[in-house]
Formats: sequence, structure tokens, C-alpha cells
Amino acid sequence: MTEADIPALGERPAVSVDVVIFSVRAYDLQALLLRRPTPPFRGRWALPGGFVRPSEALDDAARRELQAQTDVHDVYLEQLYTFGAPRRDPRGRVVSVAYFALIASEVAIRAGSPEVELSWQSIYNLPELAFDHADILRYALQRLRYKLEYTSVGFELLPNEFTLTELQTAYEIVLGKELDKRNFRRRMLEAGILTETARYRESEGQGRPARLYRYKKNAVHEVKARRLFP
Amino acid sequence: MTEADIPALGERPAVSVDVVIFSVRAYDLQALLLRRPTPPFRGRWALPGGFVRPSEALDDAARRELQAQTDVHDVYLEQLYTFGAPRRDPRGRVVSVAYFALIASEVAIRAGSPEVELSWQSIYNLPELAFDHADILRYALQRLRYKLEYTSVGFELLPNEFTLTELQTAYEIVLGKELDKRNFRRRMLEAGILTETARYRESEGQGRPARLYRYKKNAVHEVKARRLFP
DNA sequence: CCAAAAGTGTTGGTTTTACACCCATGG
DNA sequence: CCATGGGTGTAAAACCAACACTTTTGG
Repeated sequence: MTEADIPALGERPAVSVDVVIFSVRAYDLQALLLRRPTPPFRGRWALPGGFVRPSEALDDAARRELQAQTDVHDVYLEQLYTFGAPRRDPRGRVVSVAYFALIASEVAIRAGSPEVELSWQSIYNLPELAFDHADILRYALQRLRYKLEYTSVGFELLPNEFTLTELQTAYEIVLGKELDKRNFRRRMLEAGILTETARYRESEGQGRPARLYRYKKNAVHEVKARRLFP
Repeated sequence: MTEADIPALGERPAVSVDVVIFSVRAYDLQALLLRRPTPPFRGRWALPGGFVRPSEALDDAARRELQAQTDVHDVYLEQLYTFGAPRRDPRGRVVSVAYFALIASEVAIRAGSPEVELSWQSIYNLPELAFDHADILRYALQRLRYKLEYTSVGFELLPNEFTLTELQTAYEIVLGKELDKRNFRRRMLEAGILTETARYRESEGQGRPARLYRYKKNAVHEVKARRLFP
């Protein structure tokens, strides 16, 4: 930040944001993709995103595009990494600031325009993606798994109230491994980031109803000290 | 990444890189700053950095500016975060991709131009910085401390060969706390990321000479599983 | 009363912490 | 032989992993 002059207009890259939205649904970890209605990569699946406006913060651009293209709002959103290889977009130089978002499976999505097909796709069976979006997605997945083990960000994948079994299932789906029920519950309860409600969820079919819990909102970053699931 | 059109030239932000270079020297954790020779913030201390060229990768831009302004090269460099508040630069919209770098105290620096004053400054006693560089530096420091506890990146702060005491001292300076000598040594040796050389370093003045070690180059990311210093 | 899901403790092994003395060298 | 810094082991506490049965409900 020391060269005297800001670059001439002709020498500036475009700046975009791209958002990887994860959700646990159908007993699977899925990402929300849309089919590009226009070139380049017309018809290919891609991450939601778009260009940053001249006087808009990067986070705001990510939220705006998310809402415009998928109707998702009020969501956990975190900057991931900035991808800026010179030829990553055939239209010209585009530097993309990638974000990752987590939403509960109950949250509805809706395509922002009728020509754009939107779809949840399993991260274990992804189609070919436009641009370098496969790299972005892979990076986001790695970060998600990492954060899940070391922080309490996993709650963002569930609705406001949830049972401990639902929480454990979400963790298992994201991490791709089974966890011990007793150890899981003990850790979660001892971490002090849950509050018990007075309500229960009746299981569908048979079974004892499960207590509902809420996440303490102010606790997201509290847990860092020790791994939640070693 | 779905809007049909790339923004018109007049609507593009400029994209810069800024680099926080840390080094342990004079028994202190210091960052390399330069005094801005031109407006805006003329005379204020700032991070090395500059604008990304049209067909240059972001990492390459960071390395280029680092070498041009400080003569530092072949260095550990990692992308940190992208700062893009709309008014962070009075010249106009500038999105800055921040990096952090680590170098050994033995590495010489040299200002890239005679008008630019370069200086190592203690992170415990920073001057006022230009732009939002104080935020960037704070963020970089947090990341450095975090990585030091969970990965073996700390070796980048030392020369090729070093004694265990030197390594421990570097860790203590960065983390700002004392570590137990026996536990430190055991952990480092058991982590399997050091190779013992046949050489010793004569201590200045009196004292038993200390064995020299090297860092196994391929091991940088090996350690993640468990905290190095809980 | 059966099936289904919720809920609950203990033990053994491992890891981590805290802690103090002897060794090699130079002056 | 003294001062300086290098080098080493052990025991108690904390933490983690593995493991199976009882409770509540609906059909």
C-alpha cells in the first residue's frame, strides 16, 4: 500500500464474492448450487455469488447476493479465502472473495429468477463446477470440518431448538464418522453452551420424546480452548 | 458469480496486497513497517504492500512487493484475510488482500528506495498506522499465535539451524508466556519434526555448547492433530 | 408387551502438568 | 572452582475412549 498511485481504471480486476452454503439434509451434507443461465460456463453448476458494488462492504455483497439468488438471509457467514488466479474467469481478471455459510435444513430457499435452477447437491457426489468453484468448495469443506471440531459453529446447521440426537447426527454427517452418544452428550453439556428448554420433541412413530435444547447465542467462539471431539 | 456481466471499468475497486512481516528480534516480537513517502497518510507508518498487477496472482503480488520494498524473499507467506470496507482508503475503493510472513531475525532487510524509511517495530508499542493497517496487524498477530500453538510454523522464525533454547525463546516471545523447558523439549522431539545435526553452538561467554537442530522441511503441516502447547 | 428412541456412569489408558538437579564449557 | 547455560525423569492430576443397560413412549 505504498506505491504512489492507485491503478488506472483499465488495470483493475473485477472483484466478486462467492458463497458456499452448507446444509445437512436427507442425512447428507449438501451445498447449494445454481445452474448458470449465461456464459461463460452456461449450464454448468456454480456457487451463488456476484460482483461487489462500488461502495459496498464485502460481507454485505455476500449477503446481498445470497438473498437475491437463493432467498437465504440472516445466516452464519464467514470469509473463507480470496481466490485470484489471473485466468480463473474467461471474461477477464476477477478476484473472488469466497465465503462460507451454514443454514438449518428447515430454511427454505427460492431461486431469485425463474431461469436459474437452484439445487442442493451432495458434497460426496458433485457435478462439474464452473470456474474454480470446485477448489473453493473443497476448501470450504475442509474449513467446516475443522471448525466443527474446534468450535461450536455446528449449531448453525440446526433450527433454534433441537434435540441432542439431532445435534449429534448433524456432527456425524459433517465429520463423516460416528460419535459415541454418551461422550458426545457429556461434552456438549459440559461445554456450557446449551440451555435446556422445558419442551420435548415427540419422536415420529414410537420412542421416548427427546428434550429440546437451545444454543446460547453469545457462545459461538467460547469453545476454542479444547477440541470438542478429539 | 452469476450476474451476466462483469462490471464496467468505472465500477471496479482497486485490489492491493498488504503484508505483515513478523520477526523475533531483540527479545521482542516485531513487525516490519515503512513510513509512507506520499499521501495519503504521508509520514505515517504502514505495512509493505501495493497494487496487484493485471495478470499477476495474489501471492505473487505479495512476494513482489515484499521483495521490492524490503528485499525480503524466499519467505513463509500465507494469505490472512481480505479487507474491503468501502472507505478504508481515501483515494477510492481499495480491496486489500492481507498476508502474513515470518522471517528469521538474521535475514537482512533493505529499503527499496532511499526515500522510504523502513523499521522493525515492537508489536507491543506500535505507532499509529495508516489506513486500517492496525486492524490487519492485530488480526495477523492473533493468527500467528494461534498457528504457533497448533502447527509447527514457528520454525520459520529461526535460521536453518538452531538450538532448542533458541526455539523455545522464540515461542515464548511470540506467545507472551513462559514455557517449561523439559516439557517443551520433550514435545518438540516427540513431534518428530526436528533432525539433530552433529554440530553444536558455542554459547557466547560461558556455558555448555548447545546441540543444533534443523527443521524437517516437509513437516510444516504435520502437527495439526494435537496442540503443541496446551 | 414389544419396538423404538432417549437417557445415563464407570473404568482403564493416555496425556499433561509440575517440578529440581547434574553436565559441559570458559574464564 | 565458579558462573553460565544445556540437558535430563518422574509422579500426580486431568482428560479421553470404550463400553451396556434402563426409561419413556406409541402401537
